[in-house]
Amino acid sequence: MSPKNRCSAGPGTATSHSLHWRTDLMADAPQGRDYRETVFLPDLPGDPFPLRAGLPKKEPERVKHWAEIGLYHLLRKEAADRPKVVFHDGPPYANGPIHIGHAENKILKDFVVRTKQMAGFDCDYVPGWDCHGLPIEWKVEEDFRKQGRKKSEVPAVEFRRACREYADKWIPLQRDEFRRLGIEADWDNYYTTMSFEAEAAIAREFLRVVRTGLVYRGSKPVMWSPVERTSLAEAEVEYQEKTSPTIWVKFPLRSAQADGDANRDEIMDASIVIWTTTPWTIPGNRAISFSSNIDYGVYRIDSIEEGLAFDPWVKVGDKIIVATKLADDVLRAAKAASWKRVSDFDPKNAVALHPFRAHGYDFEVPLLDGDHVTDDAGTGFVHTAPSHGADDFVIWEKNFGQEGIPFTVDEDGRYTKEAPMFEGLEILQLEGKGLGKDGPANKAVMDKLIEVGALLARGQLKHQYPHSWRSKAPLIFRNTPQWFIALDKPYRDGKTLRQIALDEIDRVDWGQKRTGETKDYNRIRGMIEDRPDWLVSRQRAWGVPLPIFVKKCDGSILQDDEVDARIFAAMKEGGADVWWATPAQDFLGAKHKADEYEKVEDILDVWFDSGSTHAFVIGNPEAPTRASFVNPVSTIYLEGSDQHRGWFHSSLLESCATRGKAPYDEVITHGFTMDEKGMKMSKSIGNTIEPQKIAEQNGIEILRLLIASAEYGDDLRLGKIMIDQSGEMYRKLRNTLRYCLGALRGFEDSERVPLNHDLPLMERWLLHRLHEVDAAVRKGYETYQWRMALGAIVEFCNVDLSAFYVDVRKDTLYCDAPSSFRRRATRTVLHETFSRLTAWLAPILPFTAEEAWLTRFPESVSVHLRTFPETPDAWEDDFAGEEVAKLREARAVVTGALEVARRDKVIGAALEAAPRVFVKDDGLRASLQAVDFAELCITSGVTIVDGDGPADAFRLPEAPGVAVVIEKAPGVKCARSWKYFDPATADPRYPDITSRDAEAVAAWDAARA
RNA sequence: AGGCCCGUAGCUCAGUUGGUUAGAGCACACGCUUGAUAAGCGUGGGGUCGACAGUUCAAAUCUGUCCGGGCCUACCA
Repeated sequence: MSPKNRCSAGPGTATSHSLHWRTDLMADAPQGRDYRETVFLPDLPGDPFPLRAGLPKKEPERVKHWAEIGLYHLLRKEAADRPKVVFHDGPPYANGPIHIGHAENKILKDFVVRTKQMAGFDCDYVPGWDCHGLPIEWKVEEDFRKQGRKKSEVPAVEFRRACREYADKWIPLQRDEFRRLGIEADWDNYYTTMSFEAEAAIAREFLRVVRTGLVYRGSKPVMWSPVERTSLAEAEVEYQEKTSPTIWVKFPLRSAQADGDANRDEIMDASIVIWTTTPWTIPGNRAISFSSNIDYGVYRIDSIEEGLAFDPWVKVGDKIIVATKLADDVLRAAKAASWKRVSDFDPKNAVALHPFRAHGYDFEVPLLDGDHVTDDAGTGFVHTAPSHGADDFVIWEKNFGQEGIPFTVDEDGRYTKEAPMFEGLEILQLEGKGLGKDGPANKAVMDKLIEVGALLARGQLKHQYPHSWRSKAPLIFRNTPQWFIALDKPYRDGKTLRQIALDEIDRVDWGQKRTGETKDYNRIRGMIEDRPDWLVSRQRAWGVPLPIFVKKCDGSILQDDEVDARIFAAMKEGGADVWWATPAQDFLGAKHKADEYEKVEDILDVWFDSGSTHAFVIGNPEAPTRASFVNPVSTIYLEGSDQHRGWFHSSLLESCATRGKAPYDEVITHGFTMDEKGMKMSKSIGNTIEPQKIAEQNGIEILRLLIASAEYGDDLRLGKIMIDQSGEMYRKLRNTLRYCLGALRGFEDSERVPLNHDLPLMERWLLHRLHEVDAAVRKGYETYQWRMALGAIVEFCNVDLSAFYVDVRKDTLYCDAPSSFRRRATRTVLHETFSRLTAWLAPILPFTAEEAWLTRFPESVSVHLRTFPETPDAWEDDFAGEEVAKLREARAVVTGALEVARRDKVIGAALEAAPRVFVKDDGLRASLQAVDFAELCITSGVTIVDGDGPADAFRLPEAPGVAVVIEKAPGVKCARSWKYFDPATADPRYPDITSRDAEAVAAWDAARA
């Protein structure tokens, strides 16, 4: 269909006025005829587009209507042959009702999809949901607990089924909420990460990564609860006060930089002192961290405190090495009475020995330079047990990789054989009354340290310590085997995953290309540059397994296409559950023996799930999942800026690992929603605003408009003031559409005039403005700067249309005869204006644009099936632009003068005046004389005079050379147009109106004769 | 605590490569109109450009520090 040619279909016609006489008005004007009914006022019969929109009630009806006509499918059909743009939905988590952040996210996405579609692309939108992961696992666990069943007692498959049901319950609810926001998408064919197809695809994606050789088994200390025998995620940890022992431990120096130094002898028999609150980690010690920003010294103990209740562990003559700033504290804790600093100490390249070196700990303890070391507390040296701390692990891995990190503690929190002398001892008590209290490990280690003479001092400390938020039991860091994807291993054309990802970051437009905004580009780049290897295994229940078999003899991962194909096929048929429900041998087939392999039962990091959505939702360009995804000109992702760490990040790594390229070409990010003061919204503070509330109270269009007018890349402030303000902007836009609808009543093709330079200057200028605004709107939409597009539209409506063009042309619209060229020209350009306004606004205000469009063209299907109307370059008219700019400046002087006259009670309405306008400049004077300047000023007349004007004339600094003196308009007031005119010029048949009005009334009367 | 980012009128935003008295719309006040009328038009008040210091003949614009806010990490041996 071609909407452009449908103007004959407008509602009503110019001759459909009712013919009743307004007797009340006649009483006021007994001498003359009441011409009111001959005036073409813009009200529409029945007021089908009232200013009070009733959005909260009408929007849901419209949503229903769009669903009924299958708008989504009509859009696809309409755009089938167009170039494709793929917008890929980042899946929200299928848990709980949607909040305002979801609303902002989905509305911004809707802007992208709708503007692309209307810009002439086919932009499909398949919404999705993220279903696996902890939050659902917790909820379900809680539900089971309420039934008196522990998670460990529920079979994995049953537990997973409950998780699936939980997610399934929320998806339709969230979907309806999204629909209510006016989001146009394929709501009947959404994707989920838990569909069997998705689970199979995710598993296959992981197997693809395995084939690159990037997957390896390593280890990492994780938060571990010995009491619950499980690892915990960061979010499951809470910090509570705990009293811990503190110990100062001596590590004898083996060698130091000071070799050959004058102080060598002073240094070489000294010990480095560390301080820790976890004595049990001493067997795991493998290094000591220092900071090159801290000053260290060697201290010799010269005397010891006397009269102590116990024998101190230090002896006169002992030499210890600590940070200069902390030396006094340490020595006092050690009960030394006097001491002497005998040397400086440079820890660089120094090596110490483990205090238990004679008892199975015969290795060197290197000193490592680390940023995490401070001299606020302790000794300035940090005991480093890579199995038992995040910093410890990081610094060790940085220096030595994963080599040499011991597994000193098992899953019950007992020492393993890698902790000689202590094997079997528990860190925490695992049963009985002392559950969760310190086990024998701490004491055993301290006793042994005393025995070997390595303990310098000890004490107790109350501090914040991590606890399980469920059991409230203390946690430990424990090194556990995990699966990783290597970032720095060359695998594709000699490049590493990190390198490929960085190259792809440069290729993708994060805004640095379209707007020059580099913040998102910098942010993702920084993250990929810095991040460690991707830890992809989780010891959890609700997710997709790492579907791999490890050869027991050499630890390699089985790589067999047939096995992989069986796994994929089985999962596609029965979901990821089959991994647990099917005997290993069924997957391994005849070629491999199950007892030779370890079946990995960890599940994949849920970020791997969502990082794989591109693979099963939009697919490869060569194997897309839908026709609308074939060979897109661009693939777009849009999410909140937190997804630099999340979905953007994991999708990039996953896709670069499996396909060598990012899954997207353009990325758009948005900030977070804040309260009116710019503070974070939180339920506990009670400053949240629900999108459902806005929909009920104001209408979702108000929120959509607010989002479109905001700098969405930054945080979005939301409060009553902003919402009210958006409501005002909405009314202005709506009223503009409403006025156009009224002014265009009965407009038909036959009334159109050619759009060329024969038009009056005002119309030439309006077309010129449409051309300018069109460019701004297109550019704004192309670069996702909704604000720029909307700003251009709003300014056009306010400044150009409402305050100028329409105000001036009201006289023409109301009073000219329908056949008048000027009136026809006005209506023709207003028609073009309406056509563009409805199209430009449709992506932002889909409900209102639709309502306006269908009001004018009731048998049209939907405004959303349109594209942005072409705006011919021939409309660009610099002459008209410049002329009108000049005229408006001069007009401003007249308006100013009128205001003064009004204040002085000389006039009321502008039509009572006929200003004298003194213009010095010949060119400007000619411009004023070339048009009906009185018409522009909405006065009954105007006299344009050469000269400076009298001294007391009104002037404006912005318009030098223009001076205005207001004079009352002579003559009588036209009973129809209210203009003052010379009665001698009147048509004798209509003596009380101007000749122009007489012509119009004559035509009116003739039509009714 | 670290990384990245934000901070221009009551609100949402413009402010080009540093260059005269910092702009717009909305809101507010006042006036006009009563033929866009729970509308329309006009006029006006309102900002030490988060603070301080520096570079410069000149800074909202460049640099540094601080304050407030956000996202992401980390939270301590």
